[in-house]
Formats: sequence, C-alpha cells, structure tokens
Amino acid sequence: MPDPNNPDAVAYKLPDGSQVDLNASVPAEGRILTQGDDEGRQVLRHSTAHVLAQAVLSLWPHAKYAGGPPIEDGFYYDFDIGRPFTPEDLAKIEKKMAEIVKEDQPFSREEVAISEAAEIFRDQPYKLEWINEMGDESEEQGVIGEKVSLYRNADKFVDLCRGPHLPSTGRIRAFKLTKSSGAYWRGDERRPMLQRIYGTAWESKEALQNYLWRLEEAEKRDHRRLGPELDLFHFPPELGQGLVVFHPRGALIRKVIEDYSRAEHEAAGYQFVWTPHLAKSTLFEISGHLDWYREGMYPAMELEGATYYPKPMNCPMHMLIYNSRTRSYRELPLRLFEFGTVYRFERSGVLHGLTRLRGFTQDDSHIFCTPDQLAPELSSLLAFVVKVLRAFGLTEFEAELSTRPEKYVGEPEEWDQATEALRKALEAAGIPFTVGEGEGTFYAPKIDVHIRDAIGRRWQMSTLQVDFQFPSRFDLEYVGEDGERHRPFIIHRALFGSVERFFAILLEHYGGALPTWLAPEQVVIIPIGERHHEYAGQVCDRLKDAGIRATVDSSNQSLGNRVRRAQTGKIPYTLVVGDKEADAGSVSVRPRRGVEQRGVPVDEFVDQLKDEIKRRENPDPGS
RNA sequence: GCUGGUGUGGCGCAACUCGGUAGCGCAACCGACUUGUAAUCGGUAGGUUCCCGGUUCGAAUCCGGGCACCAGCUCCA
Repeated sequence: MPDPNNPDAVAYKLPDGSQVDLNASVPAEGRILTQGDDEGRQVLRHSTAHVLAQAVLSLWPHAKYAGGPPIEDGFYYDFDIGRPFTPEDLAKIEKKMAEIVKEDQPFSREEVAISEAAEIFRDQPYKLEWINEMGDESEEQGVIGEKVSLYRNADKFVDLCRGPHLPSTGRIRAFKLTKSSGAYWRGDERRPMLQRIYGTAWESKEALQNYLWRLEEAEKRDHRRLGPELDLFHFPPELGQGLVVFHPRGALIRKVIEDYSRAEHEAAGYQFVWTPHLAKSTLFEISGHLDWYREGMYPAMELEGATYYPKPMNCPMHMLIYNSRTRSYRELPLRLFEFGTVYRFERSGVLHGLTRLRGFTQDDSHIFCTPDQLAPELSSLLAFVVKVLRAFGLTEFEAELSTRPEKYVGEPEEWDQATEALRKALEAAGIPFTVGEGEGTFYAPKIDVHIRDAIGRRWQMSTLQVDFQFPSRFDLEYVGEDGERHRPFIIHRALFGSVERFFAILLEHYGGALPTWLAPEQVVIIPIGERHHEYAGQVCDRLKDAGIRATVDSSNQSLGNRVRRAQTGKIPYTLVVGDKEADAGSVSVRPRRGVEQRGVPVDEFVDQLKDEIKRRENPDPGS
C-alpha cells in the first residue's frame, strides 16, 4: 500500500492482482517506480534470480556468484563453479528452486556498512570487486551513503541488492530455466568467462505457457528455416561464412522490394548512382576507414603496385561523385541513392542468417544540403522512411535519438543544431522516442528507427545520421548565393538498413506468408482432371497477361495433395477448375486464409487481384 | 574471437551410452489411378555418416585436429 507519508510511493501491483508492499522493502528515501505490469514483473524476475543463486549455492557450496538482473522476458545470474553447467545441472537447479519457492521464505532488507559487507562476502571475489568500488556512485548495487543494502531470504541466502523484492519466495508462481552459456565478467572479453544461467518467470502458469508459445512461434518463423523451405535462398558452404545466394523465388521477392523502393526514391527526388565493389587503399585512407575500421574490412589485394580493398561502405564513393565538379546551392539538397553491396569481415560468432552477413546490400543514400535545409530535409526524410516501411505492413515504430558522445569531431554548435533538427523531425513525425545521451557515433548524432513485428519483437531498421566526418575529410563544398564557398551538411541514411536483413524481417513478420504483391508465386491453378488442363492453361494465360505471377499444377497428384502443397507453399490464391468452372468461365477461389468462394467469374477474379496487387494490400500478419 | 552444444541421402530424424556390413518418414524418379478443396496406391533410385588423422581385427559410434552450423557473450564504424 502507498506510504501515507510519501504520496509518490506506490505499491507494486503484480499482474495477478496481488501487491508488493514497498514499505516493507524500500526505505522512505528509496526509489519510487511507477505502478504497472512491467515493474511488477521486474520485481518477480529479480526475486527469481535470487532464488536461482540460492539454489546454485546450495548445490555447489563453493560456487562464486557474480550478479543477476531481470531482463526482457526473464532474468539471468552469472556463476563460477569451475566448469560449465549441463542440462542435467539445470534440471537439478530448477528442482531445488521449486523447493525454495514452496518453503515460502520471506525476503528481508537490511543496510550494513560497506566494511561489514566486505566481511560477509569475504569468500566471494566478484561481490568484493563491486563492494570495493562502492562509495562511488554505484547505486545500482544498493549503496546508500556509507552503507549498502542487502537482501536475505530466511537467513539461507544473502545478496548485495538494491531491491525491491517480493515479500517471499512463495509469490513466485511460474518460472523455468531456459539455457546456460558463457558470459564475460562485467561484459569485458578480456575478463574471465563466467557461466550464465538464463530463466524466465511469469505471474501465472498461463503467462508462462504463452511465453513458451511465443518462443515456439518465433522458431517456426525463423527465416533461416523458411528460406530453404520455401526455396528462397541458402548459404553454400563453398562460399564461406556469411555469404548467401538467392534462388529465383527469393530473388523475385527481392526484386519487388527493390523496384518499389526505387520507384519511391525516384518520386522523392533521389538520383541513382552506381559505384564499384573495390577501391584502392587511397580512398579508405581519406575516408579514415583504414585507421579506425581496418579489422572489419576484408584484407588487401595487391595488384600492379596498388592495394585494393572490398568496400565496407558506400559513403566514400558517393563523396567522390559529389566532388566530381563544383556544386551550386541551386542543386542542393542533392540526394544520391544506391543499392550498394558492401563487404565486412564480421567476427564469425556474430553472423546470423540474413540479418548479419559478411556481404550485403545497403539501400544507401547521402543527402548533401545547406545548413538551412537540414531541418526540413530531416523532417521530410523521416516521413518518407515511415511511409515506405508502412507500405510493407510494418506499422509500429519506435525511435532512439543518440546525441554527442565524449569523443567527437565537428563543432559543438553544429552538433546541437543537428541534434535539435533530428529531435524536431521525430516530434513532427509523431514517433515515440527515447534519447540515448552520448550514444551517437563520434562523427554523427543519429536517429535509429525500430519496428515491432507481428509477434512483438523489436528490430532496428532505418538509421539517419548527420555526418560531421566526411564533409571535411573529403573537403566538400558548394558555392552559395553569396558566391562564396561553403561546407555542406551530409545526411547519411539507410532505410531498410540492408536489403537482405529487411527481407528476413519481412519473412519473419509474415511467417513466410507474404502479401500478394510480394509473393513470388501469387496464384496456382489446379485442374481437377486431365480434361481440365486446357481450361486451366487459358486461365493461367489470362492471369499472366494481367501481370499476375501464376502457374498451373497439373502433376499426377490428388486434388487434396495439390491443394495442400499450395497451402504449405504459402501461395496467396489457389484456383480449382473443373467442369463447372470450364463451362461457366469461372474459377473456384481458395485464399491462403479465409473461406473458399466458388463460381467466381475469371474477369472478376483478375480485376480484384490486380487491384489488390496495385494497392499493395498487406494482410494482418496474424500468427 | 570466446564458452558450450550439434554435424547421418535434398529435408526432418533413428542407430552413438555398451564399436560388429546405416534404417524410417517426407521429397525425387517410374508406373497405375483422373481425382471437387491440407497427404491415392505400388515400385525404383539415392549415403566416403562434415573433413583429416589416430586407437582397434573392425569406427557413424572412442580419441586428436580442422571446418560448418546453433545458443549466449563480446562486437555491429
């Protein structure tokens, strides 16, 4: 219940209706969080993490424990027991945790002097490392002045902790340990690797089931599985890690995506350019890539006394195009666009299907503009980004505005101007955003646009950066109204990010059942018997004439079998034709989802479908 | 890159603990059936068990090295 002396304090209300009394767990000067499911779940998960540590310590009394916070959908805790955990270990730990929950041990808070804490944790080097740093400002770990807060349950387990926690372990209703793996101590790859156990905890068995269902659903939608299944692309081992080939059906989808993007860019005043995949070291010396990005680049090729590199970015080449002649303010903003394929030597462990490749294609654009044009250009650009993403059926946007870091190039006033322009663009577009203070790159403040997919996952999509590095490195200029030379601003942006990654996200968003306008095969026609083949062929020609991607399935399979193949192949429309249809000039229409409709005149179907494709209708991705 | 796991016909799996000539389903191919809305029936073919080496009379199985993939960590200019 809220503390009457502290009207701002609220009780944590758990989603099951029960409440956590903050008075029991947080002192009056303690933190005040807002009420809501998310906060309640954080408390629940944090408490479950303590129970996990308690269980591990009781099974391995010599284990060293490091720390364990709540995370999205669950929690983790890091340990050192001198070896990795096995699946059998996890089962044992889970059982032990269930016992602790059943015993309903109360959580209690206390504050002790830092020196006393050091004594309590004298055998725990990781805890000691934190304690020794305290007195600074690591409130995270529960430092209050010269004291530090601890949480105990039933005198059986104690941890350094800021809290708050549930009143007792019995309030943990549904949890599960999900996996374990290595994790560097304090996230530093030069430090020892600890063993991390991940788990999930929910307010009810149903919520846990729901979460596990979501995991399963994500697995079914995994583009790495759908890609080969739908014959879209694969990763030939002969090519090497992180290199993909697109099959005809995948390449067709990609073409539709790119064609649409090109048309939109053309309409928005972009000019298309093309640049090669290799360049001499000279270019990357000017751009600075060889200085600060060398290990991310493919190695050099020595040829006829020159050194060549595959390009890791298109930007430097676009700078050369700008600089190919004197530019006037009259031609700004100048918007250059390219689907540019780049090569980056990503560390092997980070590669992930189409979302993290070593060779991929950016929908890359550089906009050169005057200082006055910066703000309006950013605004219209952001609106453009949202418009294009919406066309693909992505409707939920969030953004992050990253501001000037400690180390930066350019002038502070320029940074402020650019950052303000970015902020205004976000406000004008009405996109909810968070600010990452100091999280910009050293050469640019930026906006990253994220979308949520059909099962609630967040993906970073577009990035808009105001670049302070290249204008001076490449000595870019334009002649202003005053006849003097000025330095332009550059907006660097990728809308899809990478075409391959965008492809993967769409595939997962729709679970492989792409909207008709994107589907590689839009209609399959199934003649019931041999005598209907001719009519099926006529219908197919009629569709093809209308620009619809259609085929006839005249294989010697049962009708049911062919319908099934069309369904599992995620083809939007299945047309069945037999005597009735041939006589009436109609088709029986079975959409991928929804009910079949018989006796639809061919012309009517063609018109409807043409319209659906033309309007680029996106179905509810559902699940 | 680091820690751990996995690798068996195109795909999904079995045999691996305890070494003894590699099996199933789907797909493919051939044939019969000519079908009214999610799997017709019969047959055929297909494997250097990821690669290299070792142990053994004998290795898919045990051991070592490499490669690839998966999860997480770190990274993502």
